[in-house]
Amino acid sequence: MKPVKVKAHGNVTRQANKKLRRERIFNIAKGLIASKGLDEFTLSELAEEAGVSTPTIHNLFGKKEDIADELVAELILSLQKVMSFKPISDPVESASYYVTSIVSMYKDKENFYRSAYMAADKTGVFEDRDSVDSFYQQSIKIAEHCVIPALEQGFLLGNIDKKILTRQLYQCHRIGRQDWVYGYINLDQYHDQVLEAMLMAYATDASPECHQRISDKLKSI
Amino acid sequence: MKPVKVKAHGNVTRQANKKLRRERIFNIAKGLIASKGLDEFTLSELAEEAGVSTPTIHNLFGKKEDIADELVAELILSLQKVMSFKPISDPVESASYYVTSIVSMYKDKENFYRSAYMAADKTGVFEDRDSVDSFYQQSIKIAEHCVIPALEQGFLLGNIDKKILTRQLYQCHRIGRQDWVYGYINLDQYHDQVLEAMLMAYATDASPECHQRISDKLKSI
DNA sequence: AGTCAAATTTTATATGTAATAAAAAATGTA
DNA sequence: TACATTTTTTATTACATATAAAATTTGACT
Repeated sequence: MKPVKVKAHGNVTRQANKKLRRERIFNIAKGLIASKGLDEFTLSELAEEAGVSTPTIHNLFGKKEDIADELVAELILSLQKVMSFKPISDPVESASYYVTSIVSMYKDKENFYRSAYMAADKTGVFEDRDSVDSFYQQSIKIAEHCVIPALEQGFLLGNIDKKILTRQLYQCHRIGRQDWVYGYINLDQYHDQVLEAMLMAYATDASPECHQRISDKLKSI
Repeated sequence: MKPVKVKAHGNVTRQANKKLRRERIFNIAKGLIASKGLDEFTLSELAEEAGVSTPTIHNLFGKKEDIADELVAELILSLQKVMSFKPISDPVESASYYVTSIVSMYKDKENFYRSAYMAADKTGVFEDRDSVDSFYQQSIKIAEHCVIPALEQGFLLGNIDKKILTRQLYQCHRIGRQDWVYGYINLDQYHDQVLEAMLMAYATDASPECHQRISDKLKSI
């Protein structure tokens, strides 16, 4: 006869404590990855920093790759917020608002975002263009939501293909993000670089009035 | 009494043969790195593919990092060619010529360029903005050589700061290159993407006549 | 063609990281 | 305080990088 599976006694409290321990170690991991990069980051160092043994790390997080995957999952979840930004038709306002929002979001949890983007880079989720509903396609759609009202309101002329403009707006973010994630620029520089690039993209097809305002804005950066 | 150091008998032939062996293995390494990435690439696999033992690899190339460093050195050397392109004042011609030249150069030795850029990425030589005579500064200078004659000939109006335009032209290449190096796009797509982005950057400050031609060119891509 | 000194490759070994299994310790409820 | 379960640790395996010392190969010279 098989023994009856008895429910754990203090399982609720145990799970809660486990979650706390896990979170504490996860934060240390984020810091380590952000400062050293994903490759240099070792589980043994994480264990040491956290004051536990290496197998404990495995017990809590699984493989090293699993840590990366968890970062990416958390990142994608967190980016849903940005995805729901309301579109602003004026390019100068739109670009400023967009960049400022993202920068303040990143500033809040720099270690998390930097480590998570590194992890995402490694898996390539963000660059996979083809699969429907990929992050790339979603991002393009958001950029499109910025371009369409600008066209309707006459800030953009429509001489440049909407698709091209849209793609270009997205690329601005990618390159700036990379520079920040890998430590070549800080968040303030990121802000200026991305804003500059976005305004440049808009300027390509801007009405004379709008082009002038973009030009002024660029000088003020 | 110390023994007199005797010169190797067949040292000249030996060195020549060594160079050949080394080159053969180096080419295998380039292929492996290009297809699997620098991290997945292992010295043991390289040894196996080359039909030698792992220590032989160490003997010929040193540490794994040394292989990466050698790739970067060879890359920088090879890029001196591009650095000496003669400037063309017309933006559409200039961008087309520039992109086409680079693509044909890459096509010639895809494995080499892809693996070398991966190695360069890891060291960060290309993103280091500050040091004088860095690759970044050099690239900016080249982009500047494209912008200045375009301004002088009236293709560009001068409403957008030269520095900004220059930086933007450089960024176009970086992002496209990344996408190609890491296998998200092929060289033909790279060609179109970079050309598109360069034309967009020029369009920002283009004269009406030039803007029209850029717009036409963009439609033809 | 055979010899031999130097160069080159290999066998053997060390170190460090990732990962898993089994044993030991800690936990929280009753 | 007892004890069933969870959690951590000790012990171990596997694999990659790297080095030292031994064995082999090489090629000019006699």
